[in-house]
Amino acid sequence: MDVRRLKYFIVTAEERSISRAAERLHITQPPLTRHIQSLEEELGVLLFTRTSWGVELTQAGAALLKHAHNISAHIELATEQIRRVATGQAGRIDIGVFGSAMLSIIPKLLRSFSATHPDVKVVLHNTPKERQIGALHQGRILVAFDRYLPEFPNITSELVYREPLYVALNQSNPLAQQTEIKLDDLRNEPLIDEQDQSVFIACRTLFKRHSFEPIVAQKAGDLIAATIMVSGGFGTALVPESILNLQLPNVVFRPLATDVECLIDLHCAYRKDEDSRLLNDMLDCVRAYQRDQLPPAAGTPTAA
Amino acid sequence: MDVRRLKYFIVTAEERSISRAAERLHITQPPLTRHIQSLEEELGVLLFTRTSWGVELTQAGAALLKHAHNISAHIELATEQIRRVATGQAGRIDIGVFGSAMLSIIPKLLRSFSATHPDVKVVLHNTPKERQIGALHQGRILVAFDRYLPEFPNITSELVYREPLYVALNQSNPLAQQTEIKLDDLRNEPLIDEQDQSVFIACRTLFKRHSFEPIVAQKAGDLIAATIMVSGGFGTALVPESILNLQLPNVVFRPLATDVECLIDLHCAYRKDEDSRLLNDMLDCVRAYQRDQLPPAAGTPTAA
DNA sequence: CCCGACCCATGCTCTTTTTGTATGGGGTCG
DNA sequence: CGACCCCATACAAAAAGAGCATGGGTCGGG
Repeated sequence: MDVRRLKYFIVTAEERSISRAAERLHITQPPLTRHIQSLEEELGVLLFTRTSWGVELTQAGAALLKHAHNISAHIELATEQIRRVATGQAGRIDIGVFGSAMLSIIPKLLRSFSATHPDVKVVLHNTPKERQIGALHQGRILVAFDRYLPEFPNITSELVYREPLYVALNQSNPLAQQTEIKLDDLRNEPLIDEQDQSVFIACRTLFKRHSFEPIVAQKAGDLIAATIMVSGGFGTALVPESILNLQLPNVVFRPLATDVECLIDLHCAYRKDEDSRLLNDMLDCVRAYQRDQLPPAAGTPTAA
Repeated sequence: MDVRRLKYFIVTAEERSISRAAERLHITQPPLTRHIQSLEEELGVLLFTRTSWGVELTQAGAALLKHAHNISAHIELATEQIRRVATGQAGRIDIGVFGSAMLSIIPKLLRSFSATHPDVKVVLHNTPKERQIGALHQGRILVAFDRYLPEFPNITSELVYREPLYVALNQSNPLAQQTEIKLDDLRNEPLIDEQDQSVFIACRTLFKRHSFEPIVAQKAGDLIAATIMVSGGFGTALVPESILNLQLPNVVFRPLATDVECLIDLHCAYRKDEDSRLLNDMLDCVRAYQRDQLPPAAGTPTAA
């Protein structure tokens, strides 16, 4: 059954006349007559009784009319929704994040994205970095937020956010008495590294300049885990400012005082060949955030 | 949007391959490719991403797939119901009745009709005889049940039921003491006639034979109204047996003893040119009723 | 590294469907 | 009784659909 025929039928039923309906439909009367005939033939049912002044619905025709309105509305609703999905006004966006990145500006970013895309379901996937790259390639996620990102084929990334470093100390550590920590203070301090070494990579220039050789006491899966280990007394950790959102027992945070600026980055990564509307909208969000928030965030940290 | 295209799309989405889908659809691959293309063009939306091993749904395509199943099911449901309406298995039947005819076998008849047509809504219209004829002509009712029916153009009728006559007497009437009433007993009795004179017409042979001239004291709209007037003491009425179903205060019913059989008929009337399935089914019901009930009813009345 | 297998897209032709024009039969109204 | 309006049909032109042949691309195996 053709939906166009259904519409022809609806108009004919409304006009109670094939000629008038044809006029309204901007076709001539004979084709419409045959459309009605073939619809009747297809259903094996007489839809109209032909009178001298026009046509009149049979009971079966009246039954079809009821359904026809619903079906037609159903289809229009569907096409509308599909268009919305295609233009990124509705649907779903899958985002990869990992560990401390989540504590960073992601919540704010997603909130501003959701504000302009109320019908898009946002799905966060908390996955290690390497698997995010795979997921990006396979299209299981559209964009990934990570700190340090090496080069991958067909993947590009842009800087979202930079934040200063803090030292996470166990309360019992004598250094906790200081208001800020210098790199030299950490020379004999057992440090907790994490899997991706985002911090150490970010600090490599600083470390080199000071000939600083970190004493790695423990390895943690991510920076949140590292901070939990600090809480447990396993050592000290260098963490980005956003970790300060964590409230853990026996952990104090002190700014890392450095002679050269040392910031840790957050990037977002996506496939070069992906140009879906949803991705572009998300990147627009990120860039708007960069414009609005990056300069002050880099200069004067807002969190305490 | 053509529903055939929707089915093509569904199969393609299921097979994740245009070639395989084409095979399943018993067409070759190029036409299917173009169907998908024109569907995409019509919606202004990319439905599949083409890969080296086949095709994969986009988000918009997935959205369409969900709706497509519903729409397709909706249409099949509708066609099924329309066919049921057309074959008289569902829909609605409008029936005209008037006054005492309703008290007759109509309830039984409708019950047996409903038993075989559970999805047909039965609508009873209580309308005077003349308006029933108009309603029949206009198709507002499909069949009418009436007692005496003169000839009308394009209308035919058949006998449904015959029943004996009773005399409805007010309790205070001396004749109420008799177990049965003879026609001669009514010679000086004020009688209540009704609009259509169904009873007087049914009795005209009997009246003539006995040179009986009824004394018409009152006129009532129908036989039920006549019986109510008997209850009010306005006179005596000749009524068909089915009126005995009425329980009215101060009214007693006595059989009318006659030397020749005198029965009053119930007919059903319908348009000669109407041959809808519903009408024929209803007539089948009536005829089955005639076969089963008419002989005993005519010979030995069952009601007391 | 190339070759065959498989995928989708496209150009071309033939068939089927759909459309418009012209016309006819039947009913209604002045 | 003739003008008028309705629906149905015949016929030709236009459009859409289906199949065949073919091309570009990717993936695996020799």
